[in-house]
Amino acid sequence: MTGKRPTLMDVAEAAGVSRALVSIIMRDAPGASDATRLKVQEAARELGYRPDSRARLLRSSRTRLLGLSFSTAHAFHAEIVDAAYAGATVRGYDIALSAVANGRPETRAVESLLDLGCEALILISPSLSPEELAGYAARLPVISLLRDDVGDSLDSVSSDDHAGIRIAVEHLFSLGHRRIAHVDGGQAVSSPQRRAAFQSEMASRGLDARVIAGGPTEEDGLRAGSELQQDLPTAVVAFNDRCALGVWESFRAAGLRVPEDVSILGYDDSQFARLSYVQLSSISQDAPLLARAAVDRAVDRLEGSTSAAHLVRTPHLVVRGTTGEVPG
Amino acid sequence: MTGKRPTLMDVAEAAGVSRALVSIIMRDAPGASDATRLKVQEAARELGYRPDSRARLLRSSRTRLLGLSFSTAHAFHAEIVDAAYAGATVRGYDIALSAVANGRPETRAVESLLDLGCEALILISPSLSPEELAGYAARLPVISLLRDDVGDSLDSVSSDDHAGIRIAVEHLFSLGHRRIAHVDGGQAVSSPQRRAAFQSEMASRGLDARVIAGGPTEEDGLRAGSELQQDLPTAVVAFNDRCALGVWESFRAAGLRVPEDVSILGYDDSQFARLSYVQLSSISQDAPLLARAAVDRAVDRLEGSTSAAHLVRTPHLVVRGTTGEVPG
DNA sequence: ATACGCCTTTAGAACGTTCTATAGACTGGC
DNA sequence: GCCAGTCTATAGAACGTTCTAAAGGCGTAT
Repeated sequence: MTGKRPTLMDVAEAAGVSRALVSIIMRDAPGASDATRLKVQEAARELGYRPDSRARLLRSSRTRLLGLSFSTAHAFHAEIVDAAYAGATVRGYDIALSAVANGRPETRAVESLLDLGCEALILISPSLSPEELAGYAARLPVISLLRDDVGDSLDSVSSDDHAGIRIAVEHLFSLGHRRIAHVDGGQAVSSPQRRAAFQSEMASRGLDARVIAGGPTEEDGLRAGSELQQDLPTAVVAFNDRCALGVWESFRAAGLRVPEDVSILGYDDSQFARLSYVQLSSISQDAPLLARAAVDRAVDRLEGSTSAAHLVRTPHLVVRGTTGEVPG
Repeated sequence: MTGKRPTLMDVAEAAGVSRALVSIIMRDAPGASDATRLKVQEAARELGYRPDSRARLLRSSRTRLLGLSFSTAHAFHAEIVDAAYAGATVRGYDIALSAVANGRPETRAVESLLDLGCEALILISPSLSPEELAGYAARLPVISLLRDDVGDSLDSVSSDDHAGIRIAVEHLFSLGHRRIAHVDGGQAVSSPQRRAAFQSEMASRGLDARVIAGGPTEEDGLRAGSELQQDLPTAVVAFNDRCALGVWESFRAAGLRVPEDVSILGYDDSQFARLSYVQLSSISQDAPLLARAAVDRAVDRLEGSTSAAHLVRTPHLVVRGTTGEVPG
């Protein structure tokens, strides 16, 4: 089945030069005359030669491979993967993917990336402890994406959760809302930060900060929604879009209109939020842009910049149809 | 920063044995005593040794790596990735992922998997031509997942679209529906098959097969939904769940009740369909099970079984809340 | 002429594994 | 005691590339 591939040696013999020279030419490295360059390239094309990346990688420690771990459980990670590929291509790197899946913990995903010879790691919302992360960071540059409390030994590219919540509260406040509730993310990454930010922002306006236990999924939002109805606020800030959709659905089932009776604000500005019949107002972290920044950061670390840094971007508000003036 | 990783040699020195012996032990190959096995394993753990897959790969053609290409645009591919990981682990293989993303065509994804040294390829709904696929299949086992018209040189593991549509029509027919419409998948893979199956199944019952142009997304369903309302059928078979949700939303906006006024049946039994407040009746392809089968097929091909085969599974019906008796 | 420098080319040693062949140390049968 | 057989361990050659050091050719300054 698998007729063995031609090697450098084969090309060298065909062109009547040495192995090393072919290597130089295949890499477009300086040190060969234009005449032989042409001759060798012709021979390589003739034989259908493709360099063996395994051997190439083995010899030169450079693999030009960036490891990216994502989770199959979070749909918006796909957008990040997308953006990361684009960013890496621009900088001349390739991306190796590894998923955190059911029965496949993050450590496993990371080990797998390490095995493939990645030069740097980008982890989306890593759930590892700062110590574990530091352990990896001692071996190679590690970028934490969308989580910033990861210690000083690794880079992070994240979104300012406090600012995001502030923008959310400001928006609702300016629409006249005073009774605003927050459905938090439960155990999810970033949930404590957003919850604390909500409490602080509400307090600074002299308002009561009502927090309902929620979670990252529609089901969590649904549960929180029915709890909210026992004492309906005029506006809800949800942990994320999926949670917001759950809350909304719960309200809808009870005959409540959004935003006439109650406003709902999501977080993430995910694909769901943008659906024409959803039109959920949301806080956008601009994940693709963050992904790009993470890739850039990884490459910068590899190509010189020595110290870890924490890059924080400010999210912005996307007003759609689910937030409006306070009722009454 | 990057203290170079420990090598086989380092472990050998630490344990006071030869390189070759460590190699044997790391591979769990026969030829070492239990005592040294323990000693070496301890030393390896101590040093945090992990075999360098590049070197391993270079030397032995075996990489025990299965390449899986998926698309960031299809949320349910994540479920497949999940199941594939699980299946591969059981068979003692690892999975290398490569995404088809924006600006990253399938050929690129495949080349990347090849470069990583995968021994076999599993492609989810490949959009490559049978000729291109055959080209790859000449070099290594290639399994097409969820698409079966790929020629005889590669394996396929797919779901019987005709049977799925038949089951859908049967279900609605048995509920008394006669005016059934199909919203197709437009340019999406499998759309022609399902459309044709619908037409044939309706014809065999002497019914008029009304087909509306649709697509794979909610937006497509939404458009199709408003078109359907000009002459409302009693039931709709959508190309997939997302499309079905769009149709549903369109009906809901018009004040139509589901399933009292009109039944809706999805396809894929995706996560969306299972949401507690959605409860969409759907045809399940059991994608995770198919993924498992694809992995098994890939491994079988690698470990002996020589000829390509086309495995077709019959989907099944999952009745939830959106299909009911014909109105009136 | 000799020395120096540049450009092109090459031989040969890496890289970290696995594989083949073989050596040594036991066992047990005679 | 000696040979065959088995088990454990090792040395050294691969694998296909890149890298280092140096060789050879040739022109120019000394």
